[in-house]
Amino acid sequence: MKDKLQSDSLSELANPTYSRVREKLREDILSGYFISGERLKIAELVERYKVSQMPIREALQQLQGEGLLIIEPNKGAHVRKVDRQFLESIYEIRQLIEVYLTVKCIENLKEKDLKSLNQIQKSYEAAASKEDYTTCLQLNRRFHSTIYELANNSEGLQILEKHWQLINTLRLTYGFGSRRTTEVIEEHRAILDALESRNPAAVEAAAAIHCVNAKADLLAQMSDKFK
Amino acid sequence: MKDKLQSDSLSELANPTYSRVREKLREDILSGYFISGERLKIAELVERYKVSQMPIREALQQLQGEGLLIIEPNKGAHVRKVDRQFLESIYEIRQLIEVYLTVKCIENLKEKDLKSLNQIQKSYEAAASKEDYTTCLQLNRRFHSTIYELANNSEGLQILEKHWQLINTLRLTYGFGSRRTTEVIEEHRAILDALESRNPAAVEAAAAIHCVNAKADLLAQMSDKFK
DNA sequence: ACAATATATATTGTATACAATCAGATAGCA
DNA sequence: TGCTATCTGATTGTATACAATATATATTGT
Repeated sequence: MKDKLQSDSLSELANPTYSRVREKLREDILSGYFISGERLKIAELVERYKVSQMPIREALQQLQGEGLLIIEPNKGAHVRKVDRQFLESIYEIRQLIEVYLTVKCIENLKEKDLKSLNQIQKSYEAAASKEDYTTCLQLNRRFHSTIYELANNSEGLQILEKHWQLINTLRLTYGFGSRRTTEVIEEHRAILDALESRNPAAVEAAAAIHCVNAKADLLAQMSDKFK
Repeated sequence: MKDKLQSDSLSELANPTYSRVREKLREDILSGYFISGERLKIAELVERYKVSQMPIREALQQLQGEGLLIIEPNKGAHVRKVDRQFLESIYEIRQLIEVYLTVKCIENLKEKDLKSLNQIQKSYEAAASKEDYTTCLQLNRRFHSTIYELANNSEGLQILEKHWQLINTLRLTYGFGSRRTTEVIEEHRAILDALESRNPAAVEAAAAIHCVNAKADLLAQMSDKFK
């Protein structure tokens, strides 16, 4: 399944060099090209990505902001360990915020919002039946973004966006479990139903289940990496 | 009270230029020198901070990672609105994570940890009675860091560190309410007692109260700014 | 007058040369 | 030997010149 997934391709387009380098570096870190904790030397990255040091330095600063590496001033950059513990810490925090925002969005939820969510869900099901997983990935993102933005919490939104960058890149490398797509449909349906009922406890439960299952599936896909 | 607070002075010491610029920029954004949403032009910042454009660009990337500004590739950087809604979103997320980590630390809490927390608490009370608020600020940080690290959740830790940078800078500008120091002593005491009892519900309540009160005090100090 | 296009200016982004800092090796000395 | 100090090479950080891009202004054609 993984071979069918295509990246958003920020890397190829006419973006600044530092953006393209950031995308490639993120992929190289998460795919395991750089080993956990490895020291990244500017000169080597200049060699690898065939650009000058300045865009590389800026990409490193951005990735530090994403938590994928640590820069010690005057010393150098080390890639963060991408191990099970790291991912679990991400998903624990993600679940806290995702559940919170999804429940909170009830306050601002209008009829038209429910309509567009249902629309996205329908498109998702269509794409899934065509096995168009690239579109599925995008629609999944739109489904959740729509909900998050209704919650009116910029800090939470920003953190979840950051996580999405990371998880998306991991999914491009490791793919999904074979049943995951249909599971996602059911879980999104459950969230939608709960939102329509406007019952906070039901929303909380549905959002939590979705997050727990997403984590379990990704970790299963990565199980060989962790051994 | 604010006049007595001193910054950690990363800005003055022999750190890279981009670190010093980052500190000053953060302060200038949070203190309101730059108005909300203002466009930051590199040339102007070069003029203001008397350094070349490269360290400024790196500082901007770092601050984007902290969520204090948004960089549009090939367009420019805009400072984020620092208004009541922004701070409320921060504190909402912060509370989620802080409570979660504090509860989770129970699992790993050893006798020696409780001892060092009590030690920090004692030092805090001593510093408070001498009205040494700079030391108080540092001890407050150590108190919470000690707890967070026991929770073993790197993502949560990182987000709280980021928040601390932000809140600390705001405190340096806007100070504390006159009773806040003694309130903090009581609230930390309550958290400590709850941790010693190893009762999750009690810990959750104590941590939540602490967070809510901190937010209320800061917003009160900043009330004139928001009006 | 208006739209589309070309031109000019301002601004961001990249490459390169050089300076500052750090880590390891070597030398000097008790 | 063990310790300190100094040098040396590797690496990070800074300044500056130049290129690419976006924005504002002017020009042209209808």
